Amino acid sequence: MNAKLLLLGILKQSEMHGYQLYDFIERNLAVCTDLKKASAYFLLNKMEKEGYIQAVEQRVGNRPPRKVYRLTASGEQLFEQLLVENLAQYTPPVFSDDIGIAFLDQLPAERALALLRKRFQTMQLRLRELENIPPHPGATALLIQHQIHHLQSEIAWLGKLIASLEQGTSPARTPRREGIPDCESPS
Amino acid sequence: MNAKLLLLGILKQSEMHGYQLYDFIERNLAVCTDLKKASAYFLLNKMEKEGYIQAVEQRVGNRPPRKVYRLTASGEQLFEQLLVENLAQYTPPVFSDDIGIAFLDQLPAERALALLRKRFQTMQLRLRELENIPPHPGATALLIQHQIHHLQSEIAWLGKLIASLEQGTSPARTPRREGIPDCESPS
DNA sequence: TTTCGAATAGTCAATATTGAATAATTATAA
DNA sequence: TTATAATTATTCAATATTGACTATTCGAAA
Repeated sequence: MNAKLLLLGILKQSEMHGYQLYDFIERNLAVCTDLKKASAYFLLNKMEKEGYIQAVEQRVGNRPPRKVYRLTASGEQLFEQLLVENLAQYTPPVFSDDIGIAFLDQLPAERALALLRKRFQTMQLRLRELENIPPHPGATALLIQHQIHHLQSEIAWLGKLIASLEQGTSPARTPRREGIPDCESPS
Repeated sequence: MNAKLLLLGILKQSEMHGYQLYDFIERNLAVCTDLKKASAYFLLNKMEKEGYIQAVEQRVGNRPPRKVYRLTASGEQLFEQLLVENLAQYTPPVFSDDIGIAFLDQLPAERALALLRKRFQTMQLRLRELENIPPHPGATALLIQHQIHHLQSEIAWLGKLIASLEQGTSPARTPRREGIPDCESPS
């Protein structure tokens, strides 16, 4: 649903056609969505059928006609509803990179450490990239700041993990050995 | 691909049938994946076709037969490859909750603040929940700690945002007014 | 003025994901 | 004992997602 909120929110500020929307998201809002082009088109079609947006055909030169979308009244309503829901809620992220962490003990300690140090470097690199993004206007700056804040926190966490692995000791509060919990034998 | 890593990693530790796998993930590894039941079955079938795992039919009582999966040699190989890739890499998260933040200025300031305070409370609640999870064995504890670390960082960030909105001033380093960047008029 | 790469604009077949249904077995409480 | 709820186990139709392709126009270098 958040993708709908995104599209509606942008269209509310200014009407656009599909490619423009996609391009705008790519350039300014990539940090909060991974909507692909085809998905954007799919959702626009769907929301048009559902009556939240309406399209006007526009011809420029002798290019093929483009559909320029704008919000309808019920689209405005949906936008507000989705915005209110979004703001009040917290969605716990899924750290899929942690899947590897769960199987850390399947690799020789030195190998695992080397790989984690590489991850650490990748993160530092990205942090520098984010810090070097020229100041975006409006709320985008806020979103980038959020990414930076998060990344710093993640770097700190991974740093501690690496340090504790280097000590050969378990990381704080982790009892016993590494590895995922023992699996009960099949019933 | 991370879902494959997850399934292979668990199967490497002990052979299981589909439901067992799914149940195990739900109970212990929900913080690093959101794999649904049907997706788990789909992937198991696929990996069987691809030769990474092989199934043995098992009958218990007169229940319908179950397929118990185990890694093949090429499955072990794929597991290691995916693990190495995973550990060395960092995948920037997509904060879809930030979509709402980008449209904060579409709501009266007081309304927006009230909603963000609600989000803040939700996060505190979840933090307490995480802190009260009884100590899991093995690496799961580490993953939960990671969630806690992250959540604390997110709470701090949102706290600052709320404070700066309460001041009526722009949050640090955010220039000019709120809102997503101006959209160039269509070409 | 031709050509070649980039930008614009969109489509579609293939793939992936999931909510909901099915169905058997076992536990539980009435 | 006998409903009924919970657990075990899987399937499938409907939806959603995306990589790869098509096609036009524009800019600029040769």
